Amino acid sequence: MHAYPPPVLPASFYQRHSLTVARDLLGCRLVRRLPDGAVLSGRIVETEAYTPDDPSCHAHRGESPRARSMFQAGGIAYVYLIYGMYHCLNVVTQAASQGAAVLIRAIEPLDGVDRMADARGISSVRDLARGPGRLCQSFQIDRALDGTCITATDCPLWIQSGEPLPDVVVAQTPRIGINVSPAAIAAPWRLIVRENGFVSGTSRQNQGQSYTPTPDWFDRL
DNA sequence: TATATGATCCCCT
DNA sequence: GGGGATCATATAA
Repeated sequence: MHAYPPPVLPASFYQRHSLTVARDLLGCRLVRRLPDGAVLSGRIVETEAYTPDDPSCHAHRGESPRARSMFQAGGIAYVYLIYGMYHCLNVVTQAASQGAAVLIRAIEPLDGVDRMADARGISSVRDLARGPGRLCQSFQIDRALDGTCITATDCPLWIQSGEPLPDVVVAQTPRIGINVSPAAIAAPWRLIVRENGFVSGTSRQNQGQSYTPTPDWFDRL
């Protein structure tokens, strides 16, 4: 049982440690209003946490034109282009000037499935948003949304709270595509909903440990 | 200015 | 499970 309509996650939700935000975003609903008014949404099933002391974090080497949004206070979007062809959606976390974010890697499509399929040029619902590049293509997210507010329903993008997920449903694994330092490679900062078919990665990559919110997470890097 | 690389995806085998 | 597409960005010279 939860309040209806589900509350939009406020800035205070994002202005916490990236790992905590990444964990709590699972099960929440990502909502996108397109320029023509159409609404898309999906349940977040996969996230990754990035913090400034992590060498794989885009903010690690200080502020840059690409990652400047990460240095704003939590509660806005950070969108960047990767491999010259795909976009990735992050939510900025923690306090201003820190440089932290959570990458949203996959959602389970809910509203606007047909529009997502049109944008992707495919029909398989499972493949619409299984991976960060696919998600952005389905939701029509690009650099135009970088730095935009995500804490109100008059924003182009926002997130609504969902049914809280118990820890047993959440697994933690190493992040995908990280190749900088042994510590960054090993850090289990990718969070997924267990046995959810809309999570990206191979079955091997999804063999994670049970989620254990121990304090030593915060000192892994 | 020049070069290497990447928080990826898709198609091929 | 391996390689190509494709280019903004970072870093070096």
